[in-house]
Amino acid sequence: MEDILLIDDDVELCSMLTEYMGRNGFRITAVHRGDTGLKTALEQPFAMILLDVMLPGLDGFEVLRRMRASSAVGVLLLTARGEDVDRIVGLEIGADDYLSKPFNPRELLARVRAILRRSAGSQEKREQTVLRADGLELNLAARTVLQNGKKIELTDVEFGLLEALMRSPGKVVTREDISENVLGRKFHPFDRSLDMHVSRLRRKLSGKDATEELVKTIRGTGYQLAVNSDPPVAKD
Amino acid sequence: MEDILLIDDDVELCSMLTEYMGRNGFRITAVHRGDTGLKTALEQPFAMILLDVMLPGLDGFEVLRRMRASSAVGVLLLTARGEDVDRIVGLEIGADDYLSKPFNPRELLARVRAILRRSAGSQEKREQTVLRADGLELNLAARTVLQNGKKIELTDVEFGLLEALMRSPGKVVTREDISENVLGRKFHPFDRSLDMHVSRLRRKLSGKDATEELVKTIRGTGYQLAVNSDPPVAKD
DNA sequence: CGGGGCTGTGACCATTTGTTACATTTCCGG
DNA sequence: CCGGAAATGTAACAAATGGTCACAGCCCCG
Repeated sequence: MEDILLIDDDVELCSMLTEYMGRNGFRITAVHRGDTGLKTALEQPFAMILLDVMLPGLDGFEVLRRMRASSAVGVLLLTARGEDVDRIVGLEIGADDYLSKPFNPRELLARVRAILRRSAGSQEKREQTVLRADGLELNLAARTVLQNGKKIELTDVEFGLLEALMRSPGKVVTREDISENVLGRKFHPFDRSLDMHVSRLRRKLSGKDATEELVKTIRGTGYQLAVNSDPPVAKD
Repeated sequence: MEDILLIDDDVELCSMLTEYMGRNGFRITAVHRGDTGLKTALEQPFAMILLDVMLPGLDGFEVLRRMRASSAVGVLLLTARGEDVDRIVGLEIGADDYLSKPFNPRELLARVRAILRRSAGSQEKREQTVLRADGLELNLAARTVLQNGKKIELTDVEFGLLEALMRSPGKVVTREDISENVLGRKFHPFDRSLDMHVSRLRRKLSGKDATEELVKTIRGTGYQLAVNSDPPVAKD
């Protein structure tokens, strides 16, 4: 049984989640203020923390930021609907994932499990749940992709390909690596399927103005995600 | 011992922090203007950067924004007291954390360590991504080349060739080295393809006034990027 | 069984890269 | 100075590589 700290001022929601998560093997400790939440988090150990952004006492960002000064515990941020900025800032200061309210409890459960699975090893070296680069945001737990805040539908291979590229943004990934990690087979020089997947991925990513190719070809070697700059400022 | 760049116009504060951080295992390089700070940050690698928002020359946001165009180094923003807007804007454009002045040095230390800890986890990245020499700017992460601010289209081999030359500007790079690093094969004395690539690269670089050849031939040895300008920056 | 989406293959084309041939430059010994 | 050999520059062509279209096989779901 794992302990989870829930910091949210919505008492209804808290009791609902306590009940639901309880039935699924988690013990919830609920706190309704930012300041007391931070205190609780620092005083006793939790497997992870669910943190609302809008909070009395101290807002969620502050709580997360102060917590991060001394702890690497997994944090899932609960944001108000459509708060793109919140999401970005949250991830920037070290949240592992986020979920927009209102959400489906089943989805929360899945995300929580994903984060715990990823942090299962050592706390220090836990893997990222969300990869961000350029205007792209790739959520490994939810297996979703956002480009400038807009959702993009990718097939499994395309997702894996993009993941491989985003794991080392701005660096060349060889065809061999991609073939082995994404397609699960040795690369054969006459295999054109990789090219096809890249082609399809590019088409889905280019949606907007085709100013500059995001996925660059390094002839004779492989591909590279071009990291241009400018973190996405998605608004809407 | 980790190197940290401090960009702040408050000389008092700088010397205080240099001393304090020094005692805690960090070497501080202090710069007091936004523009020179940006330049320094782009020229030499730092483990992270402490950046004041109110700065002469170029304000902190602008420095951060331009820095992010070519580097993923950790940045902690120092903001005036109670500037909520600053903090959000800063995080949005890619700061890793912020601290309101006046602050407790101990708190700064804790935050610096937290950022370093976080960036240590996510691979070794954070290395130099932009090479500059003469009027050339070669961005390895974006895989783009600018000559005097104007974009130039290079093929992959040309790009690699230019990269090899720019990695040691003003020094001779042997044909052997180029062949192995760029073409990925041992150099054979009758292989003329290198000459061809140099020829093509020169044509693309000479665009305007062919006053002086940028890529010089060192007969019997190799090639060399002529260095005419861009002396290392004096820090202030 | 039929439809739809995903993946892989072959064909065709554009671009990049390598090769060959010849021009030009540099070096060096008469 | 001169001639010639060696090294380099470059035009023209050939080969390799990758992008993409069209289609075929597959799998899942009804």
